[in-house]
Amino acid sequence: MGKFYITTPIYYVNAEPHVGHAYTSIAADALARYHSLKGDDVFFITGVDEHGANIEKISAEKGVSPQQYCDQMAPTFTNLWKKLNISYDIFLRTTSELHKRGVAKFLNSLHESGDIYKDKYEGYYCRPCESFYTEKELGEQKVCPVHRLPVEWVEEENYFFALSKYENRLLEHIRANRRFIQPDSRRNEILSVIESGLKNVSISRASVSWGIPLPFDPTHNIYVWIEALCNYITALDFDETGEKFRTYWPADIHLMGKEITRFHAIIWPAMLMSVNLPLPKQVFGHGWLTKDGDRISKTTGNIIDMNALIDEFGLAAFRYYMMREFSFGNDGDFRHDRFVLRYNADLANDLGNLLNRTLGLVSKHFGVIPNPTTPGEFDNEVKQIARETVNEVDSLMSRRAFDAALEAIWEFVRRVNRYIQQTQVWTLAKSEDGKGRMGTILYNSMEALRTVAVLISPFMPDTADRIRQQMGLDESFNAQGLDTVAQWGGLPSEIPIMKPEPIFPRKDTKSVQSNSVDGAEEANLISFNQFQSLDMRVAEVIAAESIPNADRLLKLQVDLGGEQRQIVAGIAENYMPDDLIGKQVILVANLEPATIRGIKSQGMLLAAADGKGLAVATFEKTMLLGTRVR
RNA sequence: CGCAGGGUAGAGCAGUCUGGUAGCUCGUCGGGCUCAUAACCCGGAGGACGUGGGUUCAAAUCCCACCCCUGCAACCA
Repeated sequence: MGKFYITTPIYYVNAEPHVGHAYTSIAADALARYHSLKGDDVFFITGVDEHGANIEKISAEKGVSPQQYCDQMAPTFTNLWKKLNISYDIFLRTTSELHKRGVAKFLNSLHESGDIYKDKYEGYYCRPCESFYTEKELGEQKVCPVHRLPVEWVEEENYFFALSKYENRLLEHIRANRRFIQPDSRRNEILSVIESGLKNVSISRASVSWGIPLPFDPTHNIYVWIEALCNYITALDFDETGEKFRTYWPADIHLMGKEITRFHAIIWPAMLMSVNLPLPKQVFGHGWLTKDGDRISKTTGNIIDMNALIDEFGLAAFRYYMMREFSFGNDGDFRHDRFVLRYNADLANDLGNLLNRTLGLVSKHFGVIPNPTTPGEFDNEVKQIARETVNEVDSLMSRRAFDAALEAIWEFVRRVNRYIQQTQVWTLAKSEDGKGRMGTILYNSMEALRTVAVLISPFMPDTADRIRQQMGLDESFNAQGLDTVAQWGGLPSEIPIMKPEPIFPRKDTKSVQSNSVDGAEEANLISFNQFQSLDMRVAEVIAAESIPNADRLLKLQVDLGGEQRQIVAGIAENYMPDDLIGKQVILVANLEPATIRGIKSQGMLLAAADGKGLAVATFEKTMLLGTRVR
């Protein structure tokens, strides 16, 4: 029994939460609940990151103040956590006084440690982007890659943190503590990043106004990442002598998506070293989810509709799928058909049906939880596997192998189904002798189910609760910890059970459709006039060449019948230049010209790309060049 | 030589750190049971663990080289 301090990242409020955020938070919640079950004093924090140039920009676009914008966004997160039943203790907003106070205290300590210095920061700067670019990114024309506007050479005084000073200490710490960075693939990556040399990092921005001022120089705001990392201690009301801080720090685990492991495994520990605070025990960067093999993206409509899934299958099914299907450290592919499969096979058939068949027999022959009067074959095996499962789950949870932990629990569920089969319980009611044995087998099955309910409660708290209720147990059984199932026989007898009802009704596979891209394509009708505003023409490709250092681009010369155009097309992965020469294509002729990779493009040719490849639209027979297409 | 991840049964994945008869789910084929949600249970078929080389008594696992996929970034009007 100890304490367990667990964190998710504070999520950036530049957009509403999506399934990736949910994934991290569900995992954190399962781990937090598991440690509660073990009897640990758990402290679980999450929150939102609200400062920075990006937020300033987005709020300006929406015509509201940054604070108003953040006030609108924060509830979209808390509402989702409520829907997902996330049992956090503190939801920290970086605009809160609690956070600002802690940040000021921490930054002052950092300053006093002597690792902060002022220096000139210089580079090419794009004002609309509010960021610096390297010469390589700007290309030959020295324009911003996003806005295509000229950049300016800016020199800015900034404060820096002497990160490079901690290279060796970080390496030593990571090498000496195998579990400090997990999974191993991330650990190796971080090691190689540090080995290749660390640069000192800028920790302030004079040009960004939406932020927290540096306590020792209020003319600068703290760079948002530096300030955000502090949330892990500011949420504890940071003060080295404060009670919460002394109780819970260092964190037992910082959970996050793999893209931000570097900040947590390098910069954050170095800052803590600088002020002589203990380091978090573990930084875990989990994998990303894709959907149907493709990146999850709002613009392509390839999103996972959590609300629809939860409405149809229930929260338990959603949380179960997320934790069972993917190996936590690796990337995973979210597939709707797999979701339905998991639901039916694991939840409905294995667990739901086991509960239902067991309680059905109890209800028919006893009405109350029977007494285990008559031991027999297979009983001890079931008991032993129950005990082993509890131990195995514990070891797997400590490795954050959620999928394997659930698999271990389900192995036990299947074992109990087999137990019922092997003992042929339903045939025993015929004699008085048999009835004693029957009661014992059913008692054991129910005790097994109670064990399962406790073990799955971190993942599916509501399901554990429903199992308990159907078994006739009162709420005092909710609070029971892991130790009560490590010992067999904690289930009381003679308690009336409830009417058995399927907790996971089977879903018909055929009626369940993959809700993929189709949904995003409806609506958005345009008028005929809008369509007519497109000037599309028959054109012939008369020359084509590839563009150096551009994998996807071809430079084409096309003939519109009397007029020649140069266009750049992103089709190089599917067409060799020579394939196109002589082909008639459809050219959008009145598109505004653009410069791509330094080459002028005066139009665009029509093509379609599906998952497998790309094809340029052409004509069924040869047409007069320059003819309008409609 | 841009960065990262991956290639293990028909499908989806674990196992690789710590070398020792290749594992899970689904599907498929055959059988059993009839308490239960057309559920459950038993058995079978199906694998050069991407390729080649090396280390070792022993390699999916360690080392080297290569091939192929997938993201991200640079360009996708």
